[in-house]
Amino acid sequence: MSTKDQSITSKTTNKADRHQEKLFLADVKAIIIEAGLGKTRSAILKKQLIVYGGQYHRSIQSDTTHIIASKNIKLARLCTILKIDTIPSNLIVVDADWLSQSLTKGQLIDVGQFNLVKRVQPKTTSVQLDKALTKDDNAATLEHGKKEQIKRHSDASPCTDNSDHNEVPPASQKRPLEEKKISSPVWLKIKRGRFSKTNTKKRAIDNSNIIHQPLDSDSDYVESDDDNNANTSEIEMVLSQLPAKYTAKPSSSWACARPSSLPVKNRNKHITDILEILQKKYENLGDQWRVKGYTKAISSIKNYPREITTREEAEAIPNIGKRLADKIWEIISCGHLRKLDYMDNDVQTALNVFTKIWGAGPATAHNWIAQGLYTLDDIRAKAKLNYHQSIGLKYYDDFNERIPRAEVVEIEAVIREEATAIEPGLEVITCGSYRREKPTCGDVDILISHPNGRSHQGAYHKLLRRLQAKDFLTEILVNQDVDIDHQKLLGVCKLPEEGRKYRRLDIIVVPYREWACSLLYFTGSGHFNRSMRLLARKKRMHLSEHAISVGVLRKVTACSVLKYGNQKLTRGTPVPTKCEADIFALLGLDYLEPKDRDC
DNA sequence: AGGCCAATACTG
DNA sequence: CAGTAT
DNA sequence: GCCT
Repeated sequence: MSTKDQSITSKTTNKADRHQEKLFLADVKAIIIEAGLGKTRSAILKKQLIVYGGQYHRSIQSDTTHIIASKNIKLARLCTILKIDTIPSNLIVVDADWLSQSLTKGQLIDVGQFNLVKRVQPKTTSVQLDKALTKDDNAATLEHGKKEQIKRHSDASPCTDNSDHNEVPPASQKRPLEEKKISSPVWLKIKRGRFSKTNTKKRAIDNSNIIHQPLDSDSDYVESDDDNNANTSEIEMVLSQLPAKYTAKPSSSWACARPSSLPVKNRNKHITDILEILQKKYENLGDQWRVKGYTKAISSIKNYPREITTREEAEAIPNIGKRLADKIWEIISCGHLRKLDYMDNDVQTALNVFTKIWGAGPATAHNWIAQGLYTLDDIRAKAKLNYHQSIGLKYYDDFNERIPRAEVVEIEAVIREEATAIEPGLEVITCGSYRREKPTCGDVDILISHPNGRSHQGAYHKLLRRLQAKDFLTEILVNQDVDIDHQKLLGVCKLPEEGRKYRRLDIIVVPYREWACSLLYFTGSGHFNRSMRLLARKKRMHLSEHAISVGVLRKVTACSVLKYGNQKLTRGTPVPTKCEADIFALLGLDYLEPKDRDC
């Protein structure tokens, strides 16, 4: 087989694996019967089905593979709903639990025991569907002991005769690996405790499956082999004081709980291009929340594995609601969005240009346009600029150009050299997208501290003076000197050689006790940080660039009794952290490498 | 209907 | 204070 | 914008 089709071919690199696991429902093209499942559940299943690469069909199509239904539904009812007399022999009617459990597990599980229509002979019109489940023990299997598991495994399900040919469409017989994984009992690997920081995705997934198990009796968890270090004992001590509900492992619906996925080829560029124009418009309007909505939607579409062809398909994608689905449908069917015609393109263009000036946002840009300014030359000639904006304009082209990693390395080297000359033990680390291993960066974020907890003091000002003295630091936009322990520079630097570009440089000095939280924060991504802070809040903790605290109480907002508002009542107790892994552990998350935080 | 991260500093 | 930025 |  050709090697180019990686999405199907089983590759063995970590990333390819992850990618593949993500789309483990790729061979499932299913109808979901709402009756008996309820609106909510069927909606969830539908969304999840699509998220993991499956296709949702509203009615039976030539390539439909599964009918997913409640185990209690009667065959007659099913046929009525589907407007057919018999179930076509190429279709598998399967209990919705099959999908649910596959989703929990992150991989396709054996369809056997969930098969609702045994295909002894094709037209068993009278078969009582639920009969298939008389065995009782189906849904509970995960909770039961291993012997039960093994037994079930060997004695196979009632319909073993045809189970292999009806479990997944012949289209792709090539997934022996799921079978493999299934047959090797998961619980053998369970042993390790909930804080084992597994590095391989595979183990992470296994763990996530296991987490439902009552973790009472497993007190014998082994102290995981060092890996990311962590003063595990201290962190666990803190955790042990917390109510169980706050120590549970967050689901993968949290962006901070799963590694950022490989970039997938965007098969819906015709859609995202237009949505991005709209998003830009709202950005220029300063409508941050709508922009956020678009961001999530566009990201979902870009990660969607197929070309979107129907409105329903679009609406089933997470973060796409009715209104975006309508827009998408218009794009699909007309190849065009009328709304765009109503936009004043000259204004939009000018706004886009102006807001790329560092220090100018939507409000400023609108002001300028109101004054009849439309081009950068207009701005240069007539606009009134504050200091930030004048620098932003002066280096407009340079600032809007990405910085190659190699150059970031050079810039970092300059700073490290000067810092080390001031105080040998200073730690100098470049965060931001550089640390997340992006090929290019928008700016350079450098974090500085000293392990002894005090020698960072005073270094900042000396460092600035030295960098200025060698004409490396050319402009200072913001010089934030909070206290003896905290300084921040937003500035501009340029390497000495002729022809080098001016680059945005941030330098942050923090006390070492804040090292972990600072590192986490300045590494980002922004979305990752938001997700993690929100999670912290849900767990009654509080995460900032300074510290993570437990036992934070917030005021309950008027209308949502169960949700926490953002007004703090008590500040909580900061937990000492020595590395990023400590923070992940406190939040019940598997550790993620910086490159996996790129969401 | 209201949340969607948090906290702070600078400019004018 | 509003606006911008990190 | 979307989601709860």
